Amino acid sequence: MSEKQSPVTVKDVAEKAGVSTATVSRVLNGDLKVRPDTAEKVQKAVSLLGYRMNQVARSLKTRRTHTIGIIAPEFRNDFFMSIVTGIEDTLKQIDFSVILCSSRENLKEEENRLRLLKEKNVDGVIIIPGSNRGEHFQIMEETPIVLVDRLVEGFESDAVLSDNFQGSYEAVKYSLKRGARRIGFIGGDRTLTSAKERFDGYLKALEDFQREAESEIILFGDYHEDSGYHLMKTLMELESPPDHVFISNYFMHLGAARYLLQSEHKGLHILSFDDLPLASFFPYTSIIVAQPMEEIGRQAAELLIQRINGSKAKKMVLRLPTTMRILE
Amino acid sequence: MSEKQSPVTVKDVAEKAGVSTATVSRVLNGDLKVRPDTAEKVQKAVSLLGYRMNQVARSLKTRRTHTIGIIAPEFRNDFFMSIVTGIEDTLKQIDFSVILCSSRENLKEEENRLRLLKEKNVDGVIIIPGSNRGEHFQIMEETPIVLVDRLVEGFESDAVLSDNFQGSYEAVKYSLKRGARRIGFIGGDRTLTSAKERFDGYLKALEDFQREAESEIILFGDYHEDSGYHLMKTLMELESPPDHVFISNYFMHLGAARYLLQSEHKGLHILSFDDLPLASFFPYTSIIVAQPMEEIGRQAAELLIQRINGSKAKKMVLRLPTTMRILE
DNA sequence: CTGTTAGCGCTTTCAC
DNA sequence: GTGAAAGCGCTAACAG
Repeated sequence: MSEKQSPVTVKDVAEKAGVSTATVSRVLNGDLKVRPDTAEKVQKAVSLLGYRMNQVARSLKTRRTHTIGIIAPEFRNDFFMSIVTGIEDTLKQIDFSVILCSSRENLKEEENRLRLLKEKNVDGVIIIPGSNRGEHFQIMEETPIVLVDRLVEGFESDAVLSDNFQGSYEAVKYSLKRGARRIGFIGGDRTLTSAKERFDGYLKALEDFQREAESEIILFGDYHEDSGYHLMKTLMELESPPDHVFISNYFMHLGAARYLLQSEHKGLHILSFDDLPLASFFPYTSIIVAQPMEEIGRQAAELLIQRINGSKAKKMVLRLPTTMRILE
Repeated sequence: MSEKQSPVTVKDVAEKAGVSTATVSRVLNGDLKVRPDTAEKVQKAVSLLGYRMNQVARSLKTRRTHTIGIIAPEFRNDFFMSIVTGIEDTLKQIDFSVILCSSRENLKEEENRLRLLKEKNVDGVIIIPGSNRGEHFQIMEETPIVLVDRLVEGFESDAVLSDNFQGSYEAVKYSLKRGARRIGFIGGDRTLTSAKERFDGYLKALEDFQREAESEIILFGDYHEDSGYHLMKTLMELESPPDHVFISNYFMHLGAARYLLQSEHKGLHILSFDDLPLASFFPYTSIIVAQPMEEIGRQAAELLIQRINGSKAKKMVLRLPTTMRILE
């Protein structure tokens, strides 16, 4: 077809169609007040020349890039990526694209990525915070931000996350009702809001049943696999281990499973957060609290788009309900 | 600080520093031929004003966006995301960012995303093809493309992938040497080059040991979990099931594991591709062929950058070696 | 070494 | 309904 590059511009189209660039632009942007036949002429020229708009030039003028940034602690993580899937799925429908950045759970890195996104003029940002700090989010100035999965201190923001408290509360309550004697707890880093909330739900359920919280069987780590492994080991090596264990997320569950696979643990029951592909196959798993991961992503995307479109409603935190999956 | 937005431009900086915008631009771009003290004046003005370059404007002028596109079949996939991790990791060091798109293993979708990337003027694209077709990659015209993990027909391209043939060949050979009687085969869609190559490696190993390929125990599916489940089931329900089974990728392995967990299969040995977090915990797993996933991503990124920087070397296909992990 | 100037490709008043 | 013209913020000749 074309011999060299494809530097077909509005100008070329305008000439071909015998109109001005202004008119071409109008047609391209679906401006109503263009006579149908002129519009047609333009369309014809467009396809004849194989014209494709240079979005960079457009962005410079309109100050909109139709691009948003996502910052996630890491990519090798089905939980985060399910959220990203929900986001991309929603955004592609309005022709937005997504710049994906990883923060490696590192504050400085998070800030660097934000700065980059700002320079690239993204229209908005969705962040899965890597910590409980959010002061540095301010560098985005007017650019809308939606937080996902976790809240932070030092930055008031729109956010969408699961109802963590309710999720763990119900699971623990259910087990207690079914006759659980002692429910151990394996928690994530309590500075993360989600970890704290899940713990609070656990405590509240115990309280409702007049059970003491036994500090010996309440352990905290960091949401990662190794942490789950070691805490479960600690728990099982106790003189009198609990008959139930609540595990606060998928990766700890995975680590715990790795430990449990090594020996018999008759009568043990695991309750755990996050319904990811393998969770239900891990040994002794009896209840899984499922978060609506893609839905979180979708809602975050929608909220962000509203902000981008100028919504001035006051900041909101959307809590999505979890569902309890019973396996036995 | 600033009262309104932050529309600080080169012009503002130039005024503040008492130089021309050209000089500011030079300083910003590290042009050597600027007198140190002028440079310093500019730097001072920059930080005083909190100036940050508008990359969109810059891109319009330079025709470089410092952004590449990645197209992957899906995001909820540790294998793909490990590759993406490798890519992002390499690219961040030279301040490139990444637009991530999912193709949902759908040709039309893949093409749409490419078109979008083209309009956004990405400097290059890395594609994990969703099929064995590549004609539509041509719409990227001069934009460099690197394929990853799989090759396609209809498009000659740079690519980086594992040595699939060698990987399965060695694993099967090793098992045979160790006394395996009959090795069943669970394969992916053979139109995908990686699936085909893994099968060929298997065949070659059999041949080297003068074993017949028994069609009854050679089954093909589609690289997904369900497929692995069903094919393993078929295999195990045979009158005389094989004592070894080679499984062509992680997700099929996962599905197979789900099936195997349901009953005893004394003396069974699984050889499988892809060393992902859980693979080694699946029942009966004795050999895992590990692909260097992040390394694939890193090399793909480097190759792409070379192309972006104008390398005219002829198209190359990089084959990275796999490693065999023996578990028993 | 530094400034002047002309755009990059698009949108958008403001006239007509 | 359509065109002329002025930039968006930056870089890159080209002079000096």
